[in-house]
Amino acid sequence: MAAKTPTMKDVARLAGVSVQTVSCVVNGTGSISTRTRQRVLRAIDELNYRPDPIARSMRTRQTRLIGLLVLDITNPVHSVIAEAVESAAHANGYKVILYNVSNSPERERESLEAVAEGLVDGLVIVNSVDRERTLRFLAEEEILSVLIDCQSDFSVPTVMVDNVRAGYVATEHLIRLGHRRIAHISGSAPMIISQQRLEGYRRALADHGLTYERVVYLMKASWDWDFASGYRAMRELLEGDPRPTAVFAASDQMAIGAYRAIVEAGLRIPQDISVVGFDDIEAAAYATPPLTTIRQPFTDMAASAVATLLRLMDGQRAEETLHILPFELVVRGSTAEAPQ
Amino acid sequence: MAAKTPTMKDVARLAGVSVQTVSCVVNGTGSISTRTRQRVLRAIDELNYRPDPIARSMRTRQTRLIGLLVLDITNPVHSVIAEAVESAAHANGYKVILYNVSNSPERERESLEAVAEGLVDGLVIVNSVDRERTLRFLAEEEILSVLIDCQSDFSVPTVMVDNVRAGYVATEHLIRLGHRRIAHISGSAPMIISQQRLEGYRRALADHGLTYERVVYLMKASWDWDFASGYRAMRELLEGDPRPTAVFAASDQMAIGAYRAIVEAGLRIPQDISVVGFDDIEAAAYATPPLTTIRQPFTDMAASAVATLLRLMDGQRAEETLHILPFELVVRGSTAEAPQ
DNA sequence: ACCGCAAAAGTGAACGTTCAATTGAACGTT
DNA sequence: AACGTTCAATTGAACGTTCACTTTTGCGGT
Repeated sequence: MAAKTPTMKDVARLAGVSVQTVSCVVNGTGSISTRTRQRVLRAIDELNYRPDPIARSMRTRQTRLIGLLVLDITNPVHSVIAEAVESAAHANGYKVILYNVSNSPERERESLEAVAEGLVDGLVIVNSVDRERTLRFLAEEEILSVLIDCQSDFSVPTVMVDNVRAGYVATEHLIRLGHRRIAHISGSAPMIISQQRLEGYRRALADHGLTYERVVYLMKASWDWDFASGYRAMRELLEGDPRPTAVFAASDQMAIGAYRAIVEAGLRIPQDISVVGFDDIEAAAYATPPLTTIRQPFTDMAASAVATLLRLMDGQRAEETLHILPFELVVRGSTAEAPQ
Repeated sequence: MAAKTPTMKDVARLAGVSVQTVSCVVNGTGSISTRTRQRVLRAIDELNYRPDPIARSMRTRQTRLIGLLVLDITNPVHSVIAEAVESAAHANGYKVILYNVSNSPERERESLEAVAEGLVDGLVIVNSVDRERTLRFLAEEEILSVLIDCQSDFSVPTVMVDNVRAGYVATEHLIRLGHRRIAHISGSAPMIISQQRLEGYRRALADHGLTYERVVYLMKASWDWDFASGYRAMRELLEGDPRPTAVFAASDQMAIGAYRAIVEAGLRIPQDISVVGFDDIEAAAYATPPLTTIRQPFTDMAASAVATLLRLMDGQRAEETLHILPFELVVRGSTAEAPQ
């Protein structure tokens, strides 16, 4: 019984015109008399015809699909970016194929391999486990792509905030509150954004003549950036002597993980220890106390990335290869004057 | 210059065989002598040939793509499910197209419309803004699909936990701690899971002869389930007199939002008010205090959904249409004996 | 009347793959 | 030596569109 899905041929037959005419009506190309257009449209409606995207892609050699290669979709930062990418893509008639790397180099390789099959017209990459390899692969396979939070040496356009500056501002905020012993919980060590935020932290300390520098590096990629690693890092910091009066964490999730360690140690935020995060995820405002953090314009970043990618796919070379968007320090209740 | 991507024809020419032979080698079908297979493989390697997925789909009439229609990817529950769906799909050689509904009926309709174009072989739906319409559409367009957290009256397979029972267990946990005034922050009212969790709450009260019943319903879909709505709901509850000594929130996000309202009111958790959440998202364990909650087996749910969908796409009718997976009460520091 | 020209519609091929049918060769059996 | 069977490989068509051309129609100007 199951009525086979109708094709253009069926529509053409019913409307008494050629297949090509139907195609023109559907795509709004060529010139069609109003009379026949009506007939065709009625036929389309009657059969509930929908053009086959596969056949169309076959012919046009483009799929109107973009890939979204994301380090870890369960990370709130990434899921917010994913939402915005999907939204921007949708607004431009593109669909999104989700490649979730799950923090695994293996999965990243597989995903890139899958992308190289040519199913997608372009690729948005949100961070990367193995940056060098990824960039090499993109170049070799000539995959049109745009990076978010993962800078390129070559010609792949990148969207980021100025992470060095942001790290500087976050740290300086603590310094201005009188803190002299400020620690830093760094993100995954090989990642550019970790390095840049760390660099900003260091520069701020240096510019203000502070010599106390304590950094916890996180090495296991699969643990990085999340609650658990922030928790473990903070415990490590609390064992140090003298212990810091303030901490700048490279992500909000790690900051909130650090909260846990601080509270467990019987210390109070911000009376005993001030905490600054990074990202301003939704949970930051609802943490106890609300988290002071650096707000990244994730939606704008994603929109900008998609816009750039669309331009690239349109054949235009990117004019500017590095798009820097503004961040913002959001002061909440997790930071206060340094204790005496 | 840009070397056009090679096709089977190129491989065939180089290897000195027919196109069909190449096809057989690539797909491992038919019988090919080891000698020619070697030759073909070498040619494939030399040209860096990759089969064109579009052309393949054109012929086979299947895309090895599944759609993931998700209410709101920024919701941690949904992003965890998305991760698991993508992972399970990947493991079975499928790719995932992400349709993010963003809590909007409009977007849900558009996404379903897009799915109906026939790009995907099947669809996983994680909750729905307009359940009735969605189910009707699926039936009309004969879209193979599986639901998560969104029950069907008809024949669409569904994966869920027993939300009534879970709501009951969560409430009973509070009752056992001696609480007599227990409020409930409900999720989006039209959603099945909201209704079921509420039902469980009510039954537990009834079974234990408690008459204090206070429910905050959230109506605006775009606000539901998140921190902000939990916060607002809790403020409302705190204005009531007598105020509850315990709250069961229909999601962890709302529970954590409620935390904020409780702390702002100068009350302590759990000494003054106990809180139970639902879902056991990662943040629950790192909240201050750690949140007692109902753990849902999201990864299993997603895996089960994908497995069912694959079976469906394989032409097998679903044997069981409702898959109920086990939940678990996780007791943490947000619940304690009722104050005197 | 005739020509020219634009608008409207049609035709056949092509996109890269797989399917169904077929050929050719190799080999053992009677 | 003729025959059937299996294995190896080939051939031509088809999947549903769109593209590049061609044909037909209609219409105004000289």
